Amino acid sequence: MKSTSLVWLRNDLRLADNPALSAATRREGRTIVLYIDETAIGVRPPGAAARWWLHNSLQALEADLAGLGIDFTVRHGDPALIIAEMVADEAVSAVFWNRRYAAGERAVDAAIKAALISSGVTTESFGANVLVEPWDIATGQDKPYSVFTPFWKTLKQRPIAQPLPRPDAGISRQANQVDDHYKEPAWAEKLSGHWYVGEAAARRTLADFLDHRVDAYPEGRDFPDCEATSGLSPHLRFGEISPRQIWHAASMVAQMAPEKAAAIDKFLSELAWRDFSYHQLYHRCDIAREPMQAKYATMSWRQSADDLAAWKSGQTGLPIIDAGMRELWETGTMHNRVRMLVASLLTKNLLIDWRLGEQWFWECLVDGDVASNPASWQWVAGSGLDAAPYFRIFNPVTQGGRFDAEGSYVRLWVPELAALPDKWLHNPWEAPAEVLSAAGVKIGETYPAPIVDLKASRTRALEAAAAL
DNA sequence: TTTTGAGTTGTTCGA
DNA sequence: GTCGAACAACTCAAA
Repeated sequence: MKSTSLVWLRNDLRLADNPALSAATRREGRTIVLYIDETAIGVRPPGAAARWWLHNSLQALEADLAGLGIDFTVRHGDPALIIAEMVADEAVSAVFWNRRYAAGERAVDAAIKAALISSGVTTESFGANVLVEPWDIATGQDKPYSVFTPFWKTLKQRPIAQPLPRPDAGISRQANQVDDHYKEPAWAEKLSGHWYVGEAAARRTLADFLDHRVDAYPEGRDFPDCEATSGLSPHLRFGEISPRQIWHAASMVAQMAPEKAAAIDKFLSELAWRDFSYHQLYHRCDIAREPMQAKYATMSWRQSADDLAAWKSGQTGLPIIDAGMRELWETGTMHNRVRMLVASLLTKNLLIDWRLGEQWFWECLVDGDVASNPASWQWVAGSGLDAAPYFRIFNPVTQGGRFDAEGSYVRLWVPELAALPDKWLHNPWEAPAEVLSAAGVKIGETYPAPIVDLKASRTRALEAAAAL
């Protein structure tokens, strides 16, 4: 029997720049690609919105692999058992994958690798999903960086590996098995109106961004009604595109068009934040559970199911907060600026544990990422690395005036306030009665009164942080 | 080993 | 309305 190579894909659902897939297709014999809907302990299952994305991404991948004549299988269960079974059934002689970085994930992978080696199966794992492997970058004292700027300066000096091309066609073709464990969530229809999923869409998004939008990125990225951000985050989340591909494509544009270089540098620094988060995930213990600054372990978070529910459902009475939370629910994403605002409101004004916000984002975001999501929540909450100083508490009214001055973002997502003039759009509870009635707004009826006093809660947050 | 400069994204207050 | 200072001190990273 000919030898068979098995590629286990996880968060690397692409053909190009996929070292595991390239390694398999270089070998003599058949290549099988496997995705496992994992039930392993220590591997965080995707949230509901991400699961929708995943399903569509797997379908796109299946079509792409079929074009190469490579068999693709999706299974559900314990990866150790499934891989052992496939190795036995398909006469697999080599197994390849690209690395992942959470402690639980590494434990699963290490155990599987050990079992494969002991049964004489070749295995190899590759770096493919970060720019620089976490163990390949350290401070002069050989410690992991905990401040972003020196991390970024060092990263920039590094040669980033050139992306690999798509592999050549395989040699066999069988009927692929689709993902039949997937159940369409109720919100699938609305999510599907907002996104194109898959490797081809990821490449188009990158090209469009670099061609048309990156110039406006440094200025425009803070304005939630501007389409100035790249839109790449869910593609990166599932590895439909690799950070190295982005790095080199962007660097090429910077070389050809020097006037774009500064904007591209800013964009790539944001990509480096993703690596910074992955390096935290690798070096620190469970960043979705444990505060990275130990003193935050003693923080006395408020318990309020009502406040949490109002925040989740976009009914806080604070327009830009509600706009963001409703955008999240409708589209599976939220503009970065607004993510900071809603996270600051939850963790500072409402003094609710960042983990609860992190979990809600994980459930609702199509780009909910095992590294970026917890690292960023900790950053806002103050317990993260290079975190916001405790006195940095966003005021949703001030921020609304600054970044949504004409109100188009709030009017889109909070239509019950659409008729209010700009002046009162971000603080309707302070508007004169005649302005409210002219706009058809009744605070407490058509739109909630604010669930928290911004000034008093700011003081409370400052005191709670100072007490640490 | 010690020193030094610096650190993603803010708000408020008072002059 | 505009502007600078205060909000704290700490830790990091490199010289």
